[in-house]
Amino acid sequence: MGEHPGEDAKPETFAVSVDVVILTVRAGTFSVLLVRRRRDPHAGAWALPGSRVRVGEGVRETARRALWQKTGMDIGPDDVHLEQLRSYGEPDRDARGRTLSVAYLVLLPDPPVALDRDDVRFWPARDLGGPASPPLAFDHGEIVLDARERASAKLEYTPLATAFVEEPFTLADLRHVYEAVWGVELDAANFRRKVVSATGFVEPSDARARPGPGGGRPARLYNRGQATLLHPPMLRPGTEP
Amino acid sequence: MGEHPGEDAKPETFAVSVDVVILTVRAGTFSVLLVRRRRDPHAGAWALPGSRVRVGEGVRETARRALWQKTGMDIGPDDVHLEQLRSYGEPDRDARGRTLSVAYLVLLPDPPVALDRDDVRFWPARDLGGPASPPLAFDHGEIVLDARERASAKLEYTPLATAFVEEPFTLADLRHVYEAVWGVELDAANFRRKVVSATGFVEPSDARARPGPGGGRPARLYNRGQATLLHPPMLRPGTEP
DNA sequence: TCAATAGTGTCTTTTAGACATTATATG
DNA sequence: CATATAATGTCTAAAAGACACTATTGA
Repeated sequence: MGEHPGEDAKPETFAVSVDVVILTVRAGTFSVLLVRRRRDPHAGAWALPGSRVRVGEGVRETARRALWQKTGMDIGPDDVHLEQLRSYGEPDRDARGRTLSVAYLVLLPDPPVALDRDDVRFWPARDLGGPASPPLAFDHGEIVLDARERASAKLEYTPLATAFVEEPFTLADLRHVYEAVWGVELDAANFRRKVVSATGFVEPSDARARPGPGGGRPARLYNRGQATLLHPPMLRPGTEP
Repeated sequence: MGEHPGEDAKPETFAVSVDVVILTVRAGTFSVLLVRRRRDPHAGAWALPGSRVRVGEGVRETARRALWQKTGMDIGPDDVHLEQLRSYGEPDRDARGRTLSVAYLVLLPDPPVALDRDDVRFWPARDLGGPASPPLAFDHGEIVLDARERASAKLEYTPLATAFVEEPFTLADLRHVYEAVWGVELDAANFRRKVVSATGFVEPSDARARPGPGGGRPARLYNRGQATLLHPPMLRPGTEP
């Protein structure tokens, strides 16, 4: 197969679309935004927000457009972390014809917008693919899985966790991100030491957060640092030592 | 722009191709395989081996086909590490029309094949993009850069370095991979301890390698382990402590 | 006052890095 | 024998983890 140029040796033409995996941490839960499909195929199933790439449009632009068109979030260029994940182009992934989807990863602070409409809502990332998962359209289950792994891994060696919190933030805010994404509990004291010793991870400010209703010492507020890589990395608690 | 569905709101149709970044370590140098283009555009410039995706063909299949068609290496499904890098689809990347290229990463032991033909050869990865670089076609300079970064990073937290050496291998072989890719020198004794203590990284065998011409104690031979992630990771010597 | 949360200090165990020492080959 | 390379051991410094203690708020 493929040895001789036969019937199938013709080059294919593709419809290219973008699917956006929007991740956030809301109420302590690592979550993915999905929209319910109205039309076939997979009508009624939940899908990643996405769109076809238009004439003259950059693929990254398409991702930004899908973000606000499908979710109602109007978001400036620098407000969110947007990075390409990878592409999915199996021949049979859409029965209507040959398509290739470029998946993008978006990391957001918990959006204040009232997003939980009937057909647009966040789902716990850990559930998707499991028994408590809603039906997912196309190969979007695989895409979400890849996105989760990418995000988990990048928390270790990049300052990406700060993309999940609004500025300025407390170190407790940041710790909650790690705990939600990794599904572990971290010692607050040791976490603090690692974060402040990693150069360029966070920038301390002089301001303090107001304590919660039960009181407590006011927490110092921080902003994102300039580092793109963490030295040393924030290592995930090991499964096997 | 993009606010109203106008002339540019039409969905685009793409020609999709695959470009393969073939990385190896030969003679202590981290290297990339490039082929010289015969045809315009960019005739005479050096490019990544690639091919259009055919009707009914999976994108990963296209990558495997490009690998042996353009380089003459005939390679079984499990002989090499092949993973998707990301896709490149800027509107103006090919003047002939709208194209999207899915880049794949291939890691190989130094191939015994006589590859250094006039129009197919390995180039030192560190040079590409710099002043000693040959002219590169399309956006292939950017792709090679991304590939280098991905490979460097994955050496830290995955056992991927073993993909660069033939089995069985010595720990010195493995160390040379890290040294070439990272461009550093590593202490042999400390390297050994970290490798053997990372569970599932390498499997010791009872066999020994034959010493070189100058003599020396025979080195134990190892095979690849089953781990997909390293605990703990092999941390790159830090730039800032 | 107490409860709650932030932040610091201290002790122990683990790991990293530098480097000496021993082991086993070639010539 | 000398030389080369592999493998182990040892010492020190740094980092991680457990956890006690202090600081500052709300009620």
